[in-house]
Amino acid sequence: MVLQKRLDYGFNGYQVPATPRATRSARRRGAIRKRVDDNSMGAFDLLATIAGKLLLEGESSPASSHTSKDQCAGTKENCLDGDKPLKVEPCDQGSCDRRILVSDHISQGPNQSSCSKESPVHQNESSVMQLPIARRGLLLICWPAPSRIGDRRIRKILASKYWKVAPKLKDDIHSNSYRDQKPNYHNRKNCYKRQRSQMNIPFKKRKLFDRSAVLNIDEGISREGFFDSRGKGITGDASCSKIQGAAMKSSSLAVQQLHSNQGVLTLRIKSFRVPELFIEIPDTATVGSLKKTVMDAVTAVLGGGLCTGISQDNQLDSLGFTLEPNSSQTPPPLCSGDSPCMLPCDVLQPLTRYPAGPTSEASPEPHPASLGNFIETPNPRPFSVAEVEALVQAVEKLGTGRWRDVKLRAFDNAKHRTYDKWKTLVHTARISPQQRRGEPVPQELLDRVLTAHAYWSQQQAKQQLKQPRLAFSSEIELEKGGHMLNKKRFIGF
DNA sequence: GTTAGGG
DNA sequence: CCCTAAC
Repeated sequence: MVLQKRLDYGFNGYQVPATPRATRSARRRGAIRKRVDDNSMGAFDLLATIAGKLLLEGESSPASSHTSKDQCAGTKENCLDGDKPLKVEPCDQGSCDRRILVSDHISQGPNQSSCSKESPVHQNESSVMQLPIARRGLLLICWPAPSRIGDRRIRKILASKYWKVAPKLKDDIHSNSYRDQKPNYHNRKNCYKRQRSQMNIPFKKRKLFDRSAVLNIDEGISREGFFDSRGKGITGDASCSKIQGAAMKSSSLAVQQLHSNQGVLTLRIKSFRVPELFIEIPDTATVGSLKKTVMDAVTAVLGGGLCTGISQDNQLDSLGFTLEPNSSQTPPPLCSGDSPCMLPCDVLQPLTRYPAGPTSEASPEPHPASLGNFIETPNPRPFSVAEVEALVQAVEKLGTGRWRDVKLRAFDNAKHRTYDKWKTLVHTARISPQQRRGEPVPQELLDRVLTAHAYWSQQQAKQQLKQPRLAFSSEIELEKGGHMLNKKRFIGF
């Protein structure tokens, strides 16, 4: 079993234009040297570019061409060097492009393993390679001083309605039209898909402040930075070499926490069969530490037994994580634990398999990755098996009393989805197979529908008996048990 | 405003 | 899908 999912956001088409006002403002501060246009790259392209560069370098340079120690057995993807720092520095040479400074410990000696966790004894000039940015460049993200980012300010930024589309797609970018865009899920999704299919340019939410910008992309992923026309770092200040981004749900408390951690790049990994992960990468991170961070997060989620590799798939602009079970270990089942049918109905057990990891406190609710995968499917057929699967999983996890969350989780165009879908599904599951029409739904799914429906109905009834005033608040008990994150933790700040 | 159920 | 009750 191979689990692979790219860091979808930011790679492969996310481009980051700046608002005209923000660009002008940054220019005045000398932060922007080149005009921001639609060729800019997203924050996540940074790592992708670095990864691609590292990989290219590894391929072209015999001294750097090596096999990672912790490369996944059985995978053909290239693994990045473990000790190569992801540090990005501006290039001081006048005419050259921005460069990625990569400490190449391997070049110090052929016997040193790239994935060794040991730091080089001596790190001198020769241990640093300057990799020119040939094709797509990279972005450099600057941050204001920590003291200048306050919760209040962040809150204000996140509450702003500065939605815009890329200039090429929207001629009225200089107008205030983007302010009128509703940042709702449906809008964002549709626009994202449309633009991605046409121009590879998604919806962005952006507001600049100080020397940084907050981009709210898609489902509330926020990144900060300036970008020039080729995605290269555009800040001349070397002190801006710190990389930081933030990934979180909109209106999430995690936003504050993530933003308050200066000097880290926080990534949200949309994974397949793996819940969303929040990866914090300090500006001194190495590829190895990145891999380890991902590995730790995934291990915490899946219970271990996985090997993480970073793959490139022969693309400069993509960085993927490949997860495989260790040969000596059998990976835990990925699906069975999700189903409430596995649970005794009188014992409330965690419906989420995702234990509170070190990053979970700063994370929104764990996300069934298969649903996230489904969300990416363009124009899913109404009520297809895949959709039913997503719906069932969402209900199993959240319960029938939280339809709003369920549909947001399960459906792409969630705005227009109603409770009727689940209702019809329950009805379909109850009637005989001969009476069913339309696309056949696997009996296994229908069984899960009935089980989940029965389970959550029972839970709901229990709650109503226990606490009549707290009807429909089944999540309260769940939260008491620490099994499920209460949405209220993340909203309303 | 959301959920759930009936029609 | 619409309507309505309950929350």
